[in-house]
Amino acid sequence: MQKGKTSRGARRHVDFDCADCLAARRCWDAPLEECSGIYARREDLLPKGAVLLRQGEPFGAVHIVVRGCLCLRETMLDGAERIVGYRVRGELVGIEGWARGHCTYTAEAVETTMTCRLSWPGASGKAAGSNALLQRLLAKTAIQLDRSTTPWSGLPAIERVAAFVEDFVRRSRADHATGEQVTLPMTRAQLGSYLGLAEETVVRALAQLRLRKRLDIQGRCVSVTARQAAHGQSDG
Amino acid sequence: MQKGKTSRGARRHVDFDCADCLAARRCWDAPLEECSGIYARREDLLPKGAVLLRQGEPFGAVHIVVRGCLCLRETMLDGAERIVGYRVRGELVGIEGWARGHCTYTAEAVETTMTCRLSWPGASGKAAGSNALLQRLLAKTAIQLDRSTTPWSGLPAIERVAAFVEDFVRRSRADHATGEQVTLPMTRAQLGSYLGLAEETVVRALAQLRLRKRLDIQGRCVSVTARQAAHGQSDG
DNA sequence: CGTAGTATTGACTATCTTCAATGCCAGTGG
DNA sequence: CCACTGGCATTGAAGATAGTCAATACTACG
Repeated sequence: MQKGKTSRGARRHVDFDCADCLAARRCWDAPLEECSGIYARREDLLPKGAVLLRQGEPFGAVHIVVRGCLCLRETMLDGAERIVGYRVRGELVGIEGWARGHCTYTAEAVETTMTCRLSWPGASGKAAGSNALLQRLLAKTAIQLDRSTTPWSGLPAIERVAAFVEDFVRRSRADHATGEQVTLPMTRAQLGSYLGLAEETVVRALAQLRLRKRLDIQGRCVSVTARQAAHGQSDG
Repeated sequence: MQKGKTSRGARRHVDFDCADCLAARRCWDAPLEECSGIYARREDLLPKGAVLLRQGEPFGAVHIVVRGCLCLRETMLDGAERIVGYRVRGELVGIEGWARGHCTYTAEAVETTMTCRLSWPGASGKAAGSNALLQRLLAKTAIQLDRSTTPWSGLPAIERVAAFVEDFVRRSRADHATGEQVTLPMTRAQLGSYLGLAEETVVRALAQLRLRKRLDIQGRCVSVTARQAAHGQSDG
């Protein structure tokens, strides 16, 4: 994996300034000025099931999801495995590893996923603009922290599932339009693992939600209703 | 609340460099060099029940807990109120507010609590060293994010309570010695609100844990056993 | 067409919540 | 000093919810 420029796929395996990336708006919300000080390297596409980070291995880099979805798995002390989170477009993966020194979870692609590896401040001569990067990383991490305040613990199963789906839809749809279709890339079992529910309970909850017309969901496909779009407005 | 120096209580209501604070080790783990670039202002002691931040109000500042414990409460859309987290010595409060623009939770003292208000980078002429601050804030936020991956959703009530108590003990004891006593400052009901359990379930779980000798707890007082101390080593 | 993974449904059981009552303890006022 | 009050902790009993086990569909893919 040499670093020299290749004539095609110009942005692959080479650090580039995020300000020069056409997809930057998907990652950084607000547009970047030229010479943003944020450098990244587009990584190979992760096919479904591919592992980006493995729990326990030493910290390598912080990644950002450009497209697709990663699930974060953790093996507990007793050997049980649980899904502790999902990461979609624009979300960070591995920042906890930076703070702790090693990966605290395994990150695996739930569907075909594209990521960028962020160039870490201080690593090379590019540290000059690292203040901008640090601020943006902090903002993203803080928002992820805010989101992780599980709004569902203690709620009945139906509410948990509804909250998760609505949140996931909000996070992963491209723009904020109504009438869009969003696909839940994970299985019911994976969804249950994350929510702390049995697979069957998830299924029954989804059936109820469809029945009560709170969610327009068929298989893994969710249609965004006006209600969900409205809630989405309160989101950063 | 004027800013001028007073002859006594020299560190109150005046920004100072954290490197000059005797309690800095409690906040920042690793020692700080002189001119750390991290400035803070010691705030008035919060008596039990006092509110530091109120959900919905515009972002003011990031705070750090020096001593005591804050609980973070959130009023949901349906009006129900839930405790979404606790913050003890060395942990940040309000960083989500910076990212979102407004406080996402109410922060209330569960016991007498001391906090510092961090001087925000770029606000004044002190921004020079803000890189150090940003890095430390990012590290703390990342660790809080890592911790928030609720290791208990889906576990039986007993395991949830055990996990919470052990985690809380680990976070809040002053040094890492065995044989120490730690006080849980919150009521059983508050504990249940956080874990998503009824007050009675918490009581029964604690009774079971005491019976099975997994926790040495009496009332609100927990004694640290060898097992808990051992787990603590894996912590940052 | 067969297989594997996933989704769904039903029946039974374990767990947790709810409701209700009681005990404990500190603070308050007569 | 003592009764009274309010907040918190504890316990029991009944009912609701979610988990488990088992069987059956659905779907993609070779």
